[in-house]
Amino acid sequence: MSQTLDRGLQVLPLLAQGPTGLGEVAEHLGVHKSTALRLLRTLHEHGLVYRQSDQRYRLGARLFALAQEAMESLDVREIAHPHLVRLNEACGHTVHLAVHEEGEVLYIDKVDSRYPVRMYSRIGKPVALTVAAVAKVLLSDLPEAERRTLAEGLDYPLYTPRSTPHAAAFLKELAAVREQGWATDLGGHEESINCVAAPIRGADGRTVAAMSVSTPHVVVPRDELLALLPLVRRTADAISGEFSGRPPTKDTP
Amino acid sequence: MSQTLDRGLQVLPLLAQGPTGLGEVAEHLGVHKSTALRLLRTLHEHGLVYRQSDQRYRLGARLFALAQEAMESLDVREIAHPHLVRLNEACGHTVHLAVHEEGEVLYIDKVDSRYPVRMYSRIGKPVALTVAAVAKVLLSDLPEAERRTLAEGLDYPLYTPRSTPHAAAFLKELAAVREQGWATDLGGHEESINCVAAPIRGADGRTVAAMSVSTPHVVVPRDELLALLPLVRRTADAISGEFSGRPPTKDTP
DNA sequence: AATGAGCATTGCACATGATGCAACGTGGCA
DNA sequence: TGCCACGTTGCATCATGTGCAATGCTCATT
Repeated sequence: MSQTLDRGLQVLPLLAQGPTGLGEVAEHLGVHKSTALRLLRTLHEHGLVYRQSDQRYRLGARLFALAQEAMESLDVREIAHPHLVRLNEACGHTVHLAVHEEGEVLYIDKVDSRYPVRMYSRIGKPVALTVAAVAKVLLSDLPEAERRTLAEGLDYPLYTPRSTPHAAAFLKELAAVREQGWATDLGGHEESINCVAAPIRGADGRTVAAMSVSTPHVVVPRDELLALLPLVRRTADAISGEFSGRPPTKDTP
Repeated sequence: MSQTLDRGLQVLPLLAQGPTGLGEVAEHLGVHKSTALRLLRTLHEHGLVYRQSDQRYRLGARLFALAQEAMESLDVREIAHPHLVRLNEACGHTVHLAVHEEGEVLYIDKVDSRYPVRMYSRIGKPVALTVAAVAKVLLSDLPEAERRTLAEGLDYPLYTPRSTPHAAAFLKELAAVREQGWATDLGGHEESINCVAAPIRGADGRTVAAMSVSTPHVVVPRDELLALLPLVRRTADAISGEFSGRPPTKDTP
């Protein structure tokens, strides 16, 4: 829609891949160097782009700050966090919180069992849609039609022999998840990792987020992880309750 | 320089503060609503902005992903992290890693204290320049002239009675830090928090980052924190060594 | 139900501001 | 020293972004 802004924004993913010189940027955008220069300067003024000593450009500081602030303004996250910590303390395993946004599922919080929260370790990175337990929970809440369209548009990479192989299997699984109100990933993404996930729902009953507990199966066998399910679901429900308790803007009757 | 891009980018910090409607955005930019709409649409196409159900706009998923990628491309951070973790395991306190970038100092990594008392800081947030130990370390490496200019352009907020009161004191302190190769913040930012920081240097001897250990003085008295100094410096030096060992692109003779 | 207020959205004519060009400056390398 | 590659600047052109006014939409009020 807006050419200048569009071009300017194209620079960001380019720089994300690594430091880039003016010439490369111009070429990538298909514009004259002087144009690229002006765009980069503007990005620079906003702190989104940083010029390192060899005159090449990198993504800049403000970007981190923005992402961080945006993160903190997510209400679910704020409400959920103490619950996640408590769950982590109770069971000792890694706990994730994820949301669905425009065809992507991404982690917005994480409490790790061994190391304290590493802000950017995985948070913000899109999740493998076809196998992750949180993705199954979130996508299973979509209306039938959307689920089908989405499932058919996806790739089904075989991370492991247990990965969901094709759209039909995925849709079947989503239906089951929708029915039972929870999901698992038993070695579908990484051979040795199992997860259980449960939905967090808003006042209107729609799923607004999903949380999961992940364990390496060498430490915790599958049935032992499944024994945690009630605890996970109880935690998710507690968050749901608190979240719908004070709806941010309006009620749904 | 580039008006359209400039306006578009002004939207991001605005949305970072919380969900915002079209009208507000337009007003904030001082442009017509239709203009704001086109900007938001373009931002939306790039995934930087997300439209929530109540039609207000929030920062979007791609921003997290970008920040994530940018973060990973910071070599220092990658190299330093395991050292920070090890230091945290050794002493149990909060460890920070920070860099200097265009007049700002910001945390790029953090390993939380294992004690329940945690200090409030966040990755990506600019640091209080005049008092933080990491800021002193980083700024002390600037050339004399720049240091002076910078120091005189700063505000000197009195967070506590121990905060650096004015430019003269700050410059004096920076000189001392430069000389001794480490810095402290003894209750200058928050009354009850003390820090020690040390520089991480590149192959050419210039400071590329700074790391610090922070402790609440109720848990650790000052002299006990200072006793940690050798360990902190050793860690910083280890990181420096590893960092200069394999320079990413080219050597400096 | 009906009404209206508040908001987002669309099409259009105008001129502002983004663009590419060509000339200039600069630093590194042989 | 001279060359080459790259970043930088000023300027004339017109593509693009802009504000306006009119339309559509959703909700709250009567």
